[in-house]
Amino acid sequence: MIRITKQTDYGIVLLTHLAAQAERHLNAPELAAETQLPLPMVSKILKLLVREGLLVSHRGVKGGYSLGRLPEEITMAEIISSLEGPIAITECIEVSSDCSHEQLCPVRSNWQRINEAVRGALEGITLAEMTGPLAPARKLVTLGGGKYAGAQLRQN
Amino acid sequence: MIRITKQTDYGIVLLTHLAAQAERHLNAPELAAETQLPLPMVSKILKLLVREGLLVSHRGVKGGYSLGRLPEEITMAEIISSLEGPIAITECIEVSSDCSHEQLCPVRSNWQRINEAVRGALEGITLAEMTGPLAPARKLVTLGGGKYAGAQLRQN
DNA sequence: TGGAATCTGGACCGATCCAGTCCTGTTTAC
DNA sequence: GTAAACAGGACTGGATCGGTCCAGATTCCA
Repeated sequence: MIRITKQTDYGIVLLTHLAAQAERHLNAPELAAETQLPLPMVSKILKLLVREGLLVSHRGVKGGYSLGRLPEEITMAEIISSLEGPIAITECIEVSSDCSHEQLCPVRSNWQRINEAVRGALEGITLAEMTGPLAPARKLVTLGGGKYAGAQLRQN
Repeated sequence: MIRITKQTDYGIVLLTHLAAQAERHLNAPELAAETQLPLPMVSKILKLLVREGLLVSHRGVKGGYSLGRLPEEITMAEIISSLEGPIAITECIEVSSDCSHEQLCPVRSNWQRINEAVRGALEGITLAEMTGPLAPARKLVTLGGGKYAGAQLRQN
């Protein structure tokens, strides 16, 4: 359903949580407790985010994590592509072009347009905006498992 | 990676193929041969598309499939949501709201914005456009498995 | 009227990927 | 030197996806 993984979902929650209180720097157990996500997952995701440069880690006894940049400078596109690779709807990814049917494939150039639109949408939203106050919003349907996952479009 | 399944990928190819020669109506073996996709998969996908109203089936000896509507009236959003459910990036789908942390989740309203942008992009492209001539386009990387999958953005 | 060709609907299976856990090692504060 | 915390893996169970197969219903045509 064109969806992100839970890992990314959680990652966004963690980043949002950190962005909302940028003065503190939190360690993994604290973040897990405050976001009510499982600690091992939180730990795993934080490591990934450090490796991608979105977070900075502080080792040692009073260690923890803080944002690598200002929330205004981090886009959703960046977060998502950090946690699950380049943003693209389809799977044409292997360079080996044994796609012997390219000439039959009238889809490519238009897919590119779609991919760009998606990417554009994600680049247009910063982490800072995600911490902003909620639209009062009607009661939103949510997934049991993915505690924090975003709102879903139900039309059609 | 925010991607569609191969089923949808194939489905788009099949629909595009049918749209490109709307005068004929093709049966499953013909479509499989002409698109070089495995027959059982083709058959399976065609059934789904009929059920969703995108295709019309003609049973019996000279049966086959043809488009249920004009290619100009079928959008990518429709095709994708037919084959894999509602278009949404995240998984908040269950109505059971045991998502006990809604108040901690500052993500929802913004996710909605993202979902809408994605959907908008997909609604803006019709099947008719997908049959149009290719931009001459540079050599595009493709996936071994997904013969037809679209172009991918490689930046970042 | 009967047989062949085709769609219909569903069950089924193996492979892959995801979510989540766990363990060992390294770094730092005190 | 010890404890607290991050780093970097390997590992596992389960869900989903890609793909196959089969029995039945429908229609054409001889």
